[in-house]
Amino acid sequence: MSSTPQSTPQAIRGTQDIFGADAEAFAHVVETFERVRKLYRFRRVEMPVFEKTAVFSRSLGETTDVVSKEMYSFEDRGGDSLTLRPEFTAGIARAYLTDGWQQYAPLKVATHGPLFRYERPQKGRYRQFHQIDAEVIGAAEPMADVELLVMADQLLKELGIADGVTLQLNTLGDGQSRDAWRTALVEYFRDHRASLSEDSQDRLERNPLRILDSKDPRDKAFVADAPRIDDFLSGEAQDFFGAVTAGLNAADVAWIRAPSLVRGLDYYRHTAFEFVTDRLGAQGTVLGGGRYDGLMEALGGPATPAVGWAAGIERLAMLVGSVEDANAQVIVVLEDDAEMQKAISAIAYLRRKGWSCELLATGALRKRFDKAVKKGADAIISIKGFGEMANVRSDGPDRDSLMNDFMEFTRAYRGLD
RNA sequence: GCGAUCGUAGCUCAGCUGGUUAGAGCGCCGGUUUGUGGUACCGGAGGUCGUGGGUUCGAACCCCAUCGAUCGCCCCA
Repeated sequence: MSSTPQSTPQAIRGTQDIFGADAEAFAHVVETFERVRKLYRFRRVEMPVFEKTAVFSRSLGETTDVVSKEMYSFEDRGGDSLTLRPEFTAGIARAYLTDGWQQYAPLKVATHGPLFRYERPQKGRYRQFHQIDAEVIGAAEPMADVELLVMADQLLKELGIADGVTLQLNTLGDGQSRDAWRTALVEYFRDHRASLSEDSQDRLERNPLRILDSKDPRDKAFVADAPRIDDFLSGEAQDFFGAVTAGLNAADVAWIRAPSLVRGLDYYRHTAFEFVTDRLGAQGTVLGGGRYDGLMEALGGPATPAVGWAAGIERLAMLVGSVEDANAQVIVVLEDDAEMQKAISAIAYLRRKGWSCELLATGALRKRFDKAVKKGADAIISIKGFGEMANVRSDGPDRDSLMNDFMEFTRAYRGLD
């Protein structure tokens, strides 16, 4: 937009001002999440929006781009490096260690709020975005993975968006399995190095697992025949994954195996999953997570198994579609400005009785009723002058109880006169 | 960081191959009609055509730059 002479400061790139139907959809997602999370007995936590940079940099390892370029980091007045949280997990893990939450293990927690990543905005990606998040800390059993996945599945179903969405599931195995697989992948791709895309040749050094979900057709040809994790899984890892899939089947949650689904960070073990849609352009992941048994040690704590997921509220809201603002139950129209006090008294009374209520008292007298009709309301009460009290028009099912309440009001109002 | 597309009233947009005082719908404000009513009509306010430069007798329209938006690549915790 323009910068006028008296230029208004612009919003920060990648932030959003959410309003109207979008804001209603956003709230709907959060409300649904809150309801479902209670069904699964996850406890609510509220976390700081910023932490010492080390909380994130140590949990992420030295993943070059992510830490150096994609975090909102700054120095506070004391010279400490702080970072706006780019994810929930690291902060929750930190709190688990610093706040003695180990006494509650296994701990099931859920939260939601804003996160910050310094990225170029595009569809479904913002610099300040919002997620819902669920974590189970201190549970090594596959049952924990299953419970999280069943909860995610129920959430998507209750949001009414499960149709276009599929659960892609993979295992990264335990530490040894993962390392062996990784080594095999590097060897395999190194043999085809010259045929890979430039990006993937680069990835071969930095983050070889990522070659598996490259979008470049040159890479895809080789991905199909790449070594599969299944050939490297230990017996225990196989059993673990088997228990997860058996649990999903028992809970009647549909899933498909996605052998190329990976996590870039080293602390991920075993289960990795994403709920994916093809309805959001390039940003198809709607909810994702996995088991991060290695994270707590990276933060200096005792080895602690944990698993969790997070989902972008904006993306979920886009799938939900527009949720229009609900109509007022009652609109009170003032058709004689001399009766302003009566109108104010009326809406105050009705609101205390629990009616959602709006007052129309500005603009041309004759157009106020029409405006009320246009706005839409279950009932319209016009306040008139000349001793006439009011006129109520309602077709709604609540007509009788509204009439009762309004009659009570008029009696009380006359009593005050 | 890279690429593509786009940028005209509060909102959605029109403006033909550059040609005189830049338009519509919605919204807002006021009036007429109706007169217990989701009607119709009239009028008004509101734009240095994102910004800066250039080409031209003349630019919203062409060129360059810049800012912003959208979508994609990289990255994706």
